[in-house]
Amino acid sequence: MKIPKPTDAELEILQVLWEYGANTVRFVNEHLNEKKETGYTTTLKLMQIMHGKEMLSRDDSNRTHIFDAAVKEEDIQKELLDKFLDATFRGSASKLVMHALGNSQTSKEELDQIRQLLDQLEGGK
Amino acid sequence: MKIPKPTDAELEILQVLWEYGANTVRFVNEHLNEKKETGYTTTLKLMQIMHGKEMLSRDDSNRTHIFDAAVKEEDIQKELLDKFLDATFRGSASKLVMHALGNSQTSKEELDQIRQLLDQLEGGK
DNA sequence: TTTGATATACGAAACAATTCGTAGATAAAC
DNA sequence: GTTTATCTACGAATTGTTTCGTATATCAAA
Repeated sequence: MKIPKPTDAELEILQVLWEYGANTVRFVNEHLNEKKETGYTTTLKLMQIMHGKEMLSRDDSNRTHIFDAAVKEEDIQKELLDKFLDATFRGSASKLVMHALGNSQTSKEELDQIRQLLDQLEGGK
Repeated sequence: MKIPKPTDAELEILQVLWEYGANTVRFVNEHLNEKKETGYTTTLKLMQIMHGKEMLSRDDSNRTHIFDAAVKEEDIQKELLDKFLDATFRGSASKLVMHALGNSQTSKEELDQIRQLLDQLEGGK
């Protein structure tokens, strides 16, 4: 199966569906509007395009269609991360990781999780 | 000072200058061509635009101009990372970190560096 | 000093992503 | 049953990015 690469606007829509599950255009549009004014038909058009690309599934058995993400969050994240890592950090994962941890406030629990992963990775070296 | 956000093509040019230092359009173009065929004037135009945006400095005391990055690699990386983190991982740095480390092969030295950073971060909690 | 290679400048084409207006269908409210 | 609100469909405008063709200048080699 081939994974389509979402554009920025498409990704925003996916985020809403990943977070809240299958929903209407109106619901998605209203969520997007919390961050940035967007016309209803703009969101509609985008979701139609995404459906065309098989990025979204659509239940059109009722007048008001229900859309859902047809791609896995993790798959898309992995795909975008690969590209970003390469373009921005020339492939150096450790640099990216250091920046990411340096900038943001990450909880102790999350840091411990990362530490566990390090143990696991380093175990195999 | 305001940091301009480079586009994809602009970032590729910055990467060359960050890696090799101040250089000519031809040099940059030839490096870009290793990855992807690009016309000379395309690269030239882009670098002129970037100069206009004050993303690159230019020494035009000779016929062949010498360009250099006028923005710090770290600053741009931080800026792009923030945006990417938000757009793709809804701000969860730990998720991004786990993905990044999971996907790529990172050396033992790098992993140790990350571990040190963790110690440091966790020390303050 | 003519020819050829190589430089900059820059308008405009080509391409891609996003936004919006409008038409037409359906449902709900009156 | 007529009006009003809400839905989808979709063409087209807008905006942003990238690519390229062409004009013109400069330098070096013949």
